[in-house]
Amino acid sequence: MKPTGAHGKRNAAELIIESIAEVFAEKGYEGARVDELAAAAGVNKATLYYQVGDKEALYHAVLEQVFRHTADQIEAAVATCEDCEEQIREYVRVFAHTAGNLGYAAPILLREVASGGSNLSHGAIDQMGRILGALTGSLACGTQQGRFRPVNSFMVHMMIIGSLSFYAANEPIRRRIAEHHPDISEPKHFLSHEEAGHQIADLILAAIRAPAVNNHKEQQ
Amino acid sequence: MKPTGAHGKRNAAELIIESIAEVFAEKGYEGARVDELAAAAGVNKATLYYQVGDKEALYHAVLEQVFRHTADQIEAAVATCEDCEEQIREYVRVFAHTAGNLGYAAPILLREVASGGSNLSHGAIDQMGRILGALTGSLACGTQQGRFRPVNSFMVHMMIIGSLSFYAANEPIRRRIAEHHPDISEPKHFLSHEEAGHQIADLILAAIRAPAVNNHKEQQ
Amino acid sequence: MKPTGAHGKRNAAELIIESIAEVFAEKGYEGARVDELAAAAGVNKATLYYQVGDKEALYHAVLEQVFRHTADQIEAAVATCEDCEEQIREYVRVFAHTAGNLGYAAPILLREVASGGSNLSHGAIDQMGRILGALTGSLACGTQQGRFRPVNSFMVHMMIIGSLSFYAANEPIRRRIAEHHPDISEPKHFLSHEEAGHQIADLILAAIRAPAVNNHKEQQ
Amino acid sequence: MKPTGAHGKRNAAELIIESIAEVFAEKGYEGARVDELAAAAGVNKATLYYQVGDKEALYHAVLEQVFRHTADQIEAAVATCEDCEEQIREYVRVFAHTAGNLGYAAPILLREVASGGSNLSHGAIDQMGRILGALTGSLACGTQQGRFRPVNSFMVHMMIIGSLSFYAANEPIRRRIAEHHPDISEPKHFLSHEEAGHQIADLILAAIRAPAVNNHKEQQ
DNA sequence: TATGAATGAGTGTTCATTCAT
DNA sequence: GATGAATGAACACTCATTCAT
Repeated sequence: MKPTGAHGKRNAAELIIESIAEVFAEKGYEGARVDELAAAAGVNKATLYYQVGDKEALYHAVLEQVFRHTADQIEAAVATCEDCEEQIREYVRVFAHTAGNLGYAAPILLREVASGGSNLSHGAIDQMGRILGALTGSLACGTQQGRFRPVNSFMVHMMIIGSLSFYAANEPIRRRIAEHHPDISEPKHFLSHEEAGHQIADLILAAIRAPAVNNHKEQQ
Repeated sequence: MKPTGAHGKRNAAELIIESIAEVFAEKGYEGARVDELAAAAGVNKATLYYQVGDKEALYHAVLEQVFRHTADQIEAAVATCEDCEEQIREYVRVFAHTAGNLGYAAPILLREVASGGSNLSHGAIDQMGRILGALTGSLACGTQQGRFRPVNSFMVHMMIIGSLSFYAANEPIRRRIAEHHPDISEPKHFLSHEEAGHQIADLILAAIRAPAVNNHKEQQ
Repeated sequence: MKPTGAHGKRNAAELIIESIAEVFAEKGYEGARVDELAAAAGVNKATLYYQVGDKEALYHAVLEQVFRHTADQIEAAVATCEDCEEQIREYVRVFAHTAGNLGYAAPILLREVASGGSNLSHGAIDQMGRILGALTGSLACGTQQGRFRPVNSFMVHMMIIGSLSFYAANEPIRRRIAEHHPDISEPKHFLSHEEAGHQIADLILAAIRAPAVNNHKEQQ
Repeated sequence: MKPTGAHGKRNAAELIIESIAEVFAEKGYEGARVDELAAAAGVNKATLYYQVGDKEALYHAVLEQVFRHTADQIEAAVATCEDCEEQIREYVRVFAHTAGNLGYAAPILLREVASGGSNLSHGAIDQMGRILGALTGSLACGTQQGRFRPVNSFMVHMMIIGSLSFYAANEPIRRRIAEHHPDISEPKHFLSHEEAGHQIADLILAAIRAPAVNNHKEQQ
């Protein structure tokens, strides 16, 4: 294991990966130019090849770093609480925070999904599995405790990361819609990432909470 | 008279737009090659320029057509029922169903969101506004009737189209996760688009329905 | 011989040639676009092919028409006077008038010279020969009469058509030089084509006139 | 250390400009192919873009270099003599001589004049101004000394560079005319550039010299 | 006779990649 | 370890030409 602690010394390659993530997020793999990546990293283009590898290697490294970071954060946060409902709130909170504040996580995820994950390395897939696993665990726990309806965990996962990624990434579009359709747009549609995460958590929990007493009929 | 296929008369430009949508969906704007587009349309590359315009014009035309089609379908479906809960089911159903279209609509939408809508023409923005407007209407109606909690309609919109787009687009990723993490993956995670839409509708309605009787109002 | 009298009926092909000459003059053969030519002629692009032929045929036709017109004018004008000095004045006058007022004659000639006459058909060469021949005749006559020094007629020809073509074609450049170098530029540098021709004729005649009486030593 | 040829150090860009001038001279801006330019420079096409810029930048660079070189030569030569008549002989001699350069300078100049100077950068215009300025100075000096008639300097300039450029550039055409019109063509029409310059200088001086004694002033 | 539509062959330009230094 | 320079392969786009109508 390399000594790359949370904020300790980082080698040249890691610094490069962090610097270029935003370019890939904004432009996508095909849209990003290696020249731009070099400029973003503040090094010569050839240095990227020397330190990391070709364009694909750079992208893979960014993907894995982004997903690993997110998975780390989520697992750590979920581990801090035992109540399954709290775990889900933490899950949503961390994902909203990452998607919103990391800035480049959401677009990268959206693009990868759009492309069918064609660029996802095994490593990146593993990280996505960890993220999904954390939620699956909490849901199973809550269902076992009778507090959640027996929902399709993958579907819930889709709702959480789908809505948060969309919300985080589409601020520019929201603004444009607001300009063109002021009738269906209100200021409250522009929430902080934290508040957005809070609302999504409320909606998700309302959706999956078992009914107070008698009837449970829905959802396979 | 030319044989103009099942759907009545279409001019050359329209036929081209329909043929190339899938290429843009799979590869994205930057990833698509004009040669591929021409091959997909079954015409010479120069014909694309003659009939529609440059690559950007082709992409804009695809975006507008996809969003217009989706908006048309949704508005028509929602108009068939008066019950607001039914309207939302229809909304979700159509959005999920347009998976024949969504086969390319979802990736296109995801990419546009990821890029901040940088390629969205006014026309396309208008269509997105129509889609959002249809949902906003149903939600407002339900809230007025006391059947829905006063939720943030934009957030609900995010949940619906975010989750459905993610689900529609990420089947390849799901398969790969299933391979690598059989523990958290189950066959029931692979649903038809119709069934997925049904489950999402259930979850959304559960999330927004007003509590049966003694209301403790949540959500700003 | 077709019935195409000076201003009588002209067939479609001739009308086209006249309409497109200016485009070739402004853009050159390579720079002109067949679309532009068609637009200038006010007909469909395919009509150019039907009526005249391909781009090269169009250009050849323009060249021959321009040179034939100039040669016709010069021969006619020179034939009106018998005095050799008057003939040269007429020669210069007509060439200045044509180059200046025909608008496209000078640029076309300059471009052809620059390209080494690579596009000159036999017909066009013949017309140039007629133009040169007219001058050669007048010079020989004047020399025989002892009124002109025995000059190199080709060189005199170069001076006449070179200076007049340059002057006619470079008005835009003169203006720009005048802007940037007002010190070496004066209003009198901008003369009408007629006045320019007059001055050139004076200079040419001063250059070739035999000295009044005694000394004749120069020029092989 | 690279072997940088006879003329001392030159950077890659300068070497490219020199190598490609002839191609632009022969084919013109529109007629030249970037592939040809690269081949003429002995480098890869992309290197042209890396070292200089696009086709237009290449052409501008050639124009400026050609005109600057000519202006340098002329100014230097004119500065070597004080007699105004000698200065004009030098002026003509250098302009004619730069036929090693003029081998491509003349066609380039002709094409620029034909196109109305549409490609002339400020820098190139400045060089043309220097060339014109040198002549204007000599003419003014001679007029002041009473040795030259008060002629229009711009017109004289037109005669010199017009006739020399025409003569230098139209050798191929002369040959073709000679083939088709042997009657008006003689071997003496084919002179070396030096001899041609000499004859033009004689003609020009004869044209502008003040009459020996009793002056009847012409020319505005 | 005239033309809208279509296209093969190019045309200028960009790009990811390599390599000598 | 780092980089300026160079490049083959591809790229979006254009053009002169043709042809069915």
